[in-house]
Amino acid sequence: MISNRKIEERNKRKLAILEGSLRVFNELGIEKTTMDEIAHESGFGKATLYYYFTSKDDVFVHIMEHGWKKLWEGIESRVVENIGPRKKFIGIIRKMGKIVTDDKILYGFLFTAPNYINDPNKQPWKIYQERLYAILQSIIEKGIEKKEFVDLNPNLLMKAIGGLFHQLLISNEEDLKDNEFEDMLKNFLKPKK
Amino acid sequence: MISNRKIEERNKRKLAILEGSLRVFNELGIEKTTMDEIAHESGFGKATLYYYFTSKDDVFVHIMEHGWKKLWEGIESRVVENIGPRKKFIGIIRKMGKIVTDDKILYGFLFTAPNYINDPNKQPWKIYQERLYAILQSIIEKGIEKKEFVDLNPNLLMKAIGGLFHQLLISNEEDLKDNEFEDMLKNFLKPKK
DNA sequence: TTAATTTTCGACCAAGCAGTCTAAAATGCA
DNA sequence: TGCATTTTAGACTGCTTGGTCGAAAATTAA
Repeated sequence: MISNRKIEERNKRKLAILEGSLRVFNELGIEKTTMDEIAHESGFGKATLYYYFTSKDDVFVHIMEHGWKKLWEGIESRVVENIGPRKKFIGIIRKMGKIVTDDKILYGFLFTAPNYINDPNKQPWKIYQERLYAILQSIIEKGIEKKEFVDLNPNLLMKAIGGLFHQLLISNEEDLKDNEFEDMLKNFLKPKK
Repeated sequence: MISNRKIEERNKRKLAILEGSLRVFNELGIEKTTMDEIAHESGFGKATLYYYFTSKDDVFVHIMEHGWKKLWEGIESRVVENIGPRKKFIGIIRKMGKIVTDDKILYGFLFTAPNYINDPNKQPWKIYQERLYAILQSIIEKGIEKKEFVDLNPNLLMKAIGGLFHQLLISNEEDLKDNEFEDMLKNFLKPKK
C-alpha cells in the first residue's frame, strides 16, 4: 500500500537528491561529477540514489525538466493577456528575469548545460523550452508588425534577446539594477525613426 | 640535429591533430571524446598523439590558445588607431565578427567550451582573452564619457555585447546580413536623448 | 649501405566510475 | 509483539579510457 504521506516524503527525498546533484554538477560540471559525489553531497548512500533514479542521466533530465517547466508555468498566464505586444513582451521578460534571478544556481546551470543527452526522445524539457521560444517569437513578430519594435529579422532579435538575457541574468553581479535592464531592453525595442 | 624543414613538418602534424581534435570535441563534447577517437579522426595512432602532446588537457589548451591568440592579433593594430571610440568600437567588433565567422567551428567551440581546466595557471589563452576584454571595456568607458554611447553601466553593456556577439555569430544562419548586425549594434550604442 | 635519429603504433596497464547485489535497518501495520 | 514492506547502504563488478612501453618502421646523414 502506498499512503499519500509516503509518496510525499519520497518526493521530498527525490528533491533533496536533485538539489544535491545540482550543487555538485554546478561545481564540477556534469561529466566530472560522480554518483559517489552526489551521494555524499545529498547525504544518501549511492545505492539509494539508484532507488530513486534509474541513472545519472535520469538525475540530469529531472533537473532540466523541473527548471524549464517552472519557467514556462511562471509566464503561461501572461501569454493570453489582452495587451499590446510591447507591454506583453516586457512583462514576460521581466517575469522570467525574476524567476531566473530567484534561483541563479539552477538557471545558471540550465542555460549553460551542455548537450549531455544525445537522444532527442529523452529530453522532455524541450517541450517547455520550445513553447517559450515560440511564444516570444510570435510576440516579436506582432511587435514588429505593429511598429512597436525595431524593424529587424525577428529571428535575429530573438537571438540577441536570448544573449542579453543569458549574459545579464546569469552574472552574479549584485549591482544589476532593474531599471538598467529595462532601459537596455527598451532601447532594443525602440523603433527606428 | 633539428632541421628547419623538420620542425615545420612537425608543426603541420601537430596542427592536423589539433584540427582533428576540434572536429571530435565539437561533435561529442570534450569529455565524451576519447584519445582513441582523436587518433582515429586525425589518422594517427594513439601513441603518436602522445608524441606530439603530453596529454588530452594539452591538446585542449593548444586549441584554446590558438583561437584566442588569433582573435587578439586580428584586432591588435586597431587598438591604437587615432579615431573616436564609437568608430573604433564598431571597427573592432566587425573585425572580430569576420574572424569568428571565418572559423565558426573553432569559435563556436571556444565560446562555449566549459571550464575543462581548473588550474588557473594552466590557461594560457586567458592572457589574450583578458586583454581583449580590457580593451573593449576601456573603449566603452570612453564612449560613454564622450556621449557617443548610451549611458549605462559599462560592465553591463560589455556583457550585453558579449551576449549579442556570441548568439549572433555562433548561429549558423546564412541569412545573417552584415547591415542587420550593424543596425542592431548602432541601436545599442545610440545615446539617449 | 649502414648506423643514428625520428616517428609511428598496437598492446597493455591501472584508475576511476556507473551501475548491481545482498542483506540489513527502518517503518508500517495487525 | 511479530510479520511484511519500504528504504538504505557498502562492497563488488565490469567496462571505459587516459596514458605508457617497447619495438618496429621510416627518414636522414655518412
